[in-house]
Amino acid sequence: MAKTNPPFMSGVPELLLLRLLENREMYGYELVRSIREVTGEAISLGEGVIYPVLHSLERSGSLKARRKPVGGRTRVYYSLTQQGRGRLADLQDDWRRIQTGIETALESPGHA
Amino acid sequence: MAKTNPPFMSGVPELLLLRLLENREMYGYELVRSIREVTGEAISLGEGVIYPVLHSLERSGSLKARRKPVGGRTRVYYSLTQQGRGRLADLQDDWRRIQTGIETALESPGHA
DNA sequence: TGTTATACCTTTTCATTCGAGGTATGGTCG
DNA sequence: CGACCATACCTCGAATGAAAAGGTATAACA
Repeated sequence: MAKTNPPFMSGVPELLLLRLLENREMYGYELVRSIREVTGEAISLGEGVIYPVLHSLERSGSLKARRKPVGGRTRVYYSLTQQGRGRLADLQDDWRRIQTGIETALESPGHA
Repeated sequence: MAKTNPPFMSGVPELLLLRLLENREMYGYELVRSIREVTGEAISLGEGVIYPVLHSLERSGSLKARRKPVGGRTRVYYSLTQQGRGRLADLQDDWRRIQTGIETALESPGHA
């Protein structure tokens, strides 16, 4: 189970990763921290979520990875491919659609 | 998974059902149609989604059901319990939190 | 009479999130 | 020096739950 972020999280890790990588290449551990920041602490995703999603996005061609040694340690930097940009655009559209639909429903009449 | 409504749908069926039943009691088949309407056609949920969720919400005490014969047919009307109202409030809070977080992320700098 | 709309339901599939765990290095502090 | 924490990568297993497809039966309509 998991009572941390709960519902409404499907597709969200993928969307946020792609969005962050739209600006510049970043590495996994960094992305984990960034997600907390850019969402205003509203969303926190563990490494157990991030790494598998990164790997799957790389496999599907949305991201490309590049290993880069930094001070004895090795970081894996990810960047968006052209396909990744398309995927991001699609996900953003999906998100807007769902978001608008729900907003409409929540705000609709009968509201006491 | 399933490529119809795809991402961003987790928790959404439950939220919409509770929201609709906040106004008045309704039956399953009616709810299926209503969801399309109140979301401005943005979200469409089949009976295979709706019925199981209704049953689970009843089991967990958020809804109560009442069988009502209508012109030879029998409809099962659902209405919100007090607990269901609490659950709806919680889900709405969750939704606002996630929604705001994502909006913040999508709108943040580096937007070309 | 047959087809469509209403109305309920279940079973199976399968993607995905999450927590928990695991490895290894670098830096800091007493 | 030894302990400890932060960094940095990773995998596995469990649980969740949305969706499709299929199933029954009655009413209405042409």
